[in-house]
Amino acid sequence: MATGRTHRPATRSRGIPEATVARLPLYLRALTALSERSVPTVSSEELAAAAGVNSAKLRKDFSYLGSYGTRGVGYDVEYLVYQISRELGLTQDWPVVIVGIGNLGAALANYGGFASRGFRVAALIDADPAMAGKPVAGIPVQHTDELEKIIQDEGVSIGVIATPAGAAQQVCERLVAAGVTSILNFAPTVLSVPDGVDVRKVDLSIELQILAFHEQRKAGELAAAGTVVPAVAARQESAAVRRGTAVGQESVADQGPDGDVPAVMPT
Amino acid sequence: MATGRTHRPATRSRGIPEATVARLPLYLRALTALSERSVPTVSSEELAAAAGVNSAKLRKDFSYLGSYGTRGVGYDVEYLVYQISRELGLTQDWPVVIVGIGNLGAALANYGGFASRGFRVAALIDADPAMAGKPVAGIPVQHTDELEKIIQDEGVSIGVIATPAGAAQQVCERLVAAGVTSILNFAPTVLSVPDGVDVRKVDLSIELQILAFHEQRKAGELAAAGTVVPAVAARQESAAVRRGTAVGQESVADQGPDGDVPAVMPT
DNA sequence: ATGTGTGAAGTACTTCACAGCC
DNA sequence: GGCTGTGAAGTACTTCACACAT
Repeated sequence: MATGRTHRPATRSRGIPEATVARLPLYLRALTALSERSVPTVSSEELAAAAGVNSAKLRKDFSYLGSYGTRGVGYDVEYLVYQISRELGLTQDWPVVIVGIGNLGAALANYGGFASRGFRVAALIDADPAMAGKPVAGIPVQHTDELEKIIQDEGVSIGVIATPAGAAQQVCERLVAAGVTSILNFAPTVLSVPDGVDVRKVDLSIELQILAFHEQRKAGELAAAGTVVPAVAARQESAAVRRGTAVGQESVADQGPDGDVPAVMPT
Repeated sequence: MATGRTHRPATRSRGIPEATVARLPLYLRALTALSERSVPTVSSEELAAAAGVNSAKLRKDFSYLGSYGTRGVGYDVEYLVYQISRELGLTQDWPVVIVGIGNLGAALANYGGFASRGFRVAALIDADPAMAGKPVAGIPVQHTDELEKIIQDEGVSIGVIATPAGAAQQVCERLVAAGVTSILNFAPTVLSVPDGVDVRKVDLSIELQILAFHEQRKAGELAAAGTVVPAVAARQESAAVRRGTAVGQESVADQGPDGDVPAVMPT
């Protein structure tokens, strides 16, 4: 089943746009920070600023969840935190496995943001027998042979792949065969998965290349404008000038949420 | 519009859609793999499959760059590699600094994909004096005090922030003041930057939360269909409780580096 | 024949702007 | 008066489908 169109039966409330879903964690982080400061209510304007989006978008986003605000007043912080958490599925515990405990995998294991918000590192898995038993971030690394057993025993449905590119597809297939239905892929490879499995990728080199594209364009524009900037000169502030240009837009204006106690990342 | 005289030849990099720019690195990677296998030409269908997109989208994307294909034949691999590289600005060298050499920063420094493709780690910077001089990935770490000097001396325009969230905004401001105009942010914080500065973020916990959202939805659908998936069954039990309206106590606390998670929330 | 390049149609997302409730 | 919630308008992106070059 599920082949072809995933029509949504227009069942009213259950059609949250993907773009909205992607922003909910941002709002949640901003709200959590407010909550920690014991701020009771917040307006769409304030919250939007904290989350780095505009207020109309935020209100529209929230409208997909329901009417959780009060006109003339704003949103109750605690209540919203709860509603968004629930919507995101964070009121339950999600055991996660990390496969590939190299530099990156170890860094991820140590990343505190992991442990927070309902995610729990259930196991670290690596193909190197020499790694087996060694603790990383306090968790003993297990050999790939155990992969299927671990996933079943722990009821893992989310897997993180931090292996070299060459191993990623194979690891992915084993994860999926064992029951994982969501994958976060750090390997620079396109993974192919069966229908019903979600994959999200995090790719450093792609991000850098996108930045390089815009960087190059800026250099071109400056040159065309007769400005001489060896990338080291003073900053320019032609804020008003680039208003109507479609060029770089403020595309990259979105951002990670705001303050919230970090995790670890030593140093 | 008969002739292409008065009109924009489209063959210019005049406003390539952001979504297209974000896919160019993907195409480039697939093309590079083909190039290494000495494949001379490729069709939109084949290349699209390798990049994980559909062929119409790929052709549309390429049409923004110009007409680099041959009807009835396909695209010349080497030629396309060059054109895309040029478009992305990868034919020049981009010195990059990484600020925050903790687990993640070190992992990034060691990441090979960095060195390839025109990016060069010009310096590693950390606030911890004890780190100074220590080599990571063969590059000696320098103290934050040197930040401005390094950026100017090396002509750095791209900075990577891998510090704890609390330090990110400040580091960002120093980078920008020193001349950096593109930032890749790994810290879980919204950075605010002046106009003209691009920021892209990579946020593990946001990605996980998005996956959790879809995962929860799948669980709901399966339950509704009466289906039972083996690996999911174990977790299902605890998941079943979710519908309760226990507002008071959420597991969505904040980050506890580990150990104690404030039970009484939020704050 | 075959596969690109692209208008046109379709879909998704954003922003506007204002009615309605506090 | 202030601020939410939302139709309507606007913009960005995707997919279709086919003319046209080789």
